[in-house]
Amino acid sequence: MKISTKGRYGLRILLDLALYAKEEPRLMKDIASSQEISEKYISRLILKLNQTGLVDSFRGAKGGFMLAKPPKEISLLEIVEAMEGNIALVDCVFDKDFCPKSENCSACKVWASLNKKIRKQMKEISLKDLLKSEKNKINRL
Amino acid sequence: MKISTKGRYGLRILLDLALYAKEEPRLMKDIASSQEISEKYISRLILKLNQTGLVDSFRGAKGGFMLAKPPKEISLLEIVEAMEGNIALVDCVFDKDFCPKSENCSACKVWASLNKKIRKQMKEISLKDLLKSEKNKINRL
DNA sequence: TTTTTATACTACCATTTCAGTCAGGATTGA
DNA sequence: TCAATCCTGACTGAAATGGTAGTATAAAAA
Repeated sequence: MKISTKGRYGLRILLDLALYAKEEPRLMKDIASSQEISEKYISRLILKLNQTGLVDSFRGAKGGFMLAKPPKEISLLEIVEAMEGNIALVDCVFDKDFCPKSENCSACKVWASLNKKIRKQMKEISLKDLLKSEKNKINRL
Repeated sequence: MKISTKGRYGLRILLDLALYAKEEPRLMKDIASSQEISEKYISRLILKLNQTGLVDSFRGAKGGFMLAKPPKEISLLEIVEAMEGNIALVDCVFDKDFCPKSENCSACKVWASLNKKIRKQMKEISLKDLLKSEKNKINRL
């Protein structure tokens, strides 16, 4: 029951973009050095964010990345699911064929209900909430 | 972000005990055949449940396992943490030294807050809630 | 006290998942 | 053109996960 580094890094990448890619696209290498993640690995991670429509990418000179929508419209749920796929505490939550008795299984029902609650809470947290806390940090300096 | 089979099987073992070990201890092999888990593997899993005080074990003839406390006092959180260790979505939640800047990291704060909410919800679900749904199942037959 | 019935525990193995790298390809602006 | 920049599939080493084998230990029954 862990968030993988993919999920964690995904969040940090988006936070970085929210802070530094307001006027023009931000370079991969700038994200990489600022977040202390290798450029190679960032390129893999940001690909997913691009494919799921959370960031826009621009190639060639003056290229880079920007958020595809405003921070308040990007939820923690979207971010983690972009990076790790659907959140499914147990496989029978999304794949009904996974266990034959799932229709009638008390355990499955509990997991499904918990899964739903977790997703709901992750949906209620947006990138903007993190930005607030970043700004407080800067003000304190 | 998955519940491992350890966690899932742990729940099923406890549910099995709640249903069938009311008067006298239930044998490992009976749990195994009823839950369709190998006896060997069950023995590993139930060991943890015993060590964390969720079940009592009795050796020798007439031995077996029983719940160590009533179902309503056993939460999903206890079960999963018994089987998988503390729930920590990210390592810095429990290990403050894990990331040097954790004191001042917006991302860490978000994960910690989410972690807290998830644990709270898991604490609010008890084995008794599952039993209700099991009984409904039996009544419907 | 011996035998039988059970659980307790440690070491080990196979498979899958995860984190991260490499090398080169594709696209765009100047 | 060509330099800047992102795109992508194949690959690798390490760690976690799922599961098995075998022996030790305890309790009850004979």
